[in-house]
Amino acid sequence: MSDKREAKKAALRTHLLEATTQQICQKGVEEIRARDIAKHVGCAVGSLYTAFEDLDDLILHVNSQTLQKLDEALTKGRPDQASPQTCMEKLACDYLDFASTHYRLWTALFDHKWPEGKAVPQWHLDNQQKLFLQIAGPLKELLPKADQDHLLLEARTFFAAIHGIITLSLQERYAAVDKTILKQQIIKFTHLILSGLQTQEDLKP
Amino acid sequence: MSDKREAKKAALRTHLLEATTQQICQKGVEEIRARDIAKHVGCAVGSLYTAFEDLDDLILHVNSQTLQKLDEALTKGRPDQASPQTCMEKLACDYLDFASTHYRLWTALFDHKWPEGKAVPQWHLDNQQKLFLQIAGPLKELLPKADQDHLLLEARTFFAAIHGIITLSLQERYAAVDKTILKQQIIKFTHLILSGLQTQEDLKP
DNA sequence: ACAAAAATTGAACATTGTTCAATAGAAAAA
DNA sequence: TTTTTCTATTGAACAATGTTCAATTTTTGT
Repeated sequence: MSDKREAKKAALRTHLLEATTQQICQKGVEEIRARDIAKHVGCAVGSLYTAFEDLDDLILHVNSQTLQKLDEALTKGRPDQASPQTCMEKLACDYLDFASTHYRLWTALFDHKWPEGKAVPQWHLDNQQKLFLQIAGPLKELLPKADQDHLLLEARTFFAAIHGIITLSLQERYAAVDKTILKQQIIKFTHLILSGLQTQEDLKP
Repeated sequence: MSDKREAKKAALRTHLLEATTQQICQKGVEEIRARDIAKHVGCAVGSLYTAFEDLDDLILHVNSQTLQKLDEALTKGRPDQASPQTCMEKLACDYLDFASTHYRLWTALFDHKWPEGKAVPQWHLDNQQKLFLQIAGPLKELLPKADQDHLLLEARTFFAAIHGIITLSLQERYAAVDKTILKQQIIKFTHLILSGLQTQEDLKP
């Protein structure tokens, strides 16, 4: 039975992912060490390289899991039959909640630098794209005349702006902004963007 | 004469900073190596540690110079006797120009992670603060009723949003957004934020 | 039970940042 | 100028890292 082998390899991969996730949560992605992960899993360093291409590959897999968790969190929070404005506001707030609750996993998404030469695997790009699609959904109702490309562009811009604000606020090591104040800012800013988009839309022929 | 000594040390520091700047421009901040810098300067590795505390300190000095260059670029571009809206738009566009012209130096500002335990030196925090003050200037005219704290908060939010948009667009390794389109987006977004701010201001007592 | 195949191991290697005893150089004293 | 003292510079040595691969152990098929 070759099933046993596959099961073992799958278990190893799972344990490596779990240990890495746990270590990122505890110390941050910059502090991930191959020997450290191996020790936590109870295997030799070399085994890590039989389950994943290298450390970057392992971390990328953790990051992809994080993207999926984020996607689930946003999907779970999505209100039924709410106005697109309410949906967008909820998305922004849920993003903030996820970022502050899983801070180190979340920063790992952006702090981990993929080797410049290598192409990012398609399955990871797909996981990123899913995020923008979540935003493009309600946006489509607000901009019925926009085509899919333009919708995705606006979704990316919206995400980037909110992301920028959250990043700057959460990374402050000295004057950390209070989370309820930050949430109010995010909500205010979301409304601001949406009303701006709406105005532009109304002006169209 | 102890002047000769001081001059030599100052020259060494300058050369180290120049070499590091050049290497960051060429390969990015992640690729900075102590031995490599020393070889470019023509000194021993150890000398680097007599001029700067460590590699992080050296890179932080380069980053602070970059912040100063950015501040100069924004100051130089500042129009006389223009509306605050025009000023903000110009700031955002000049920021985009700086980021795309000095891409690797600019990303080093955010990619270089300062050791978690150590406090960031005050002179570097001051250089950061100067940026927000540049934005707070025109913002003060738009929000005459706001106090300095609130102005700085709004300035930070404005910066963070624009920064987020520029970061996401410039880092795209696959579908790089055309710069003129990006500039249009930035301008549109700036107007959007400003009109939103104005509306909120008008509603106040 | 045995042999072939595969998986696992961890010592070994190449590269890092950083240190520090030894050397070279500059300043002061004779 | 010569000698002595202090300082600056050097680069071999160290510890920590990611990664590899010959040797070993485990699993599979008969």
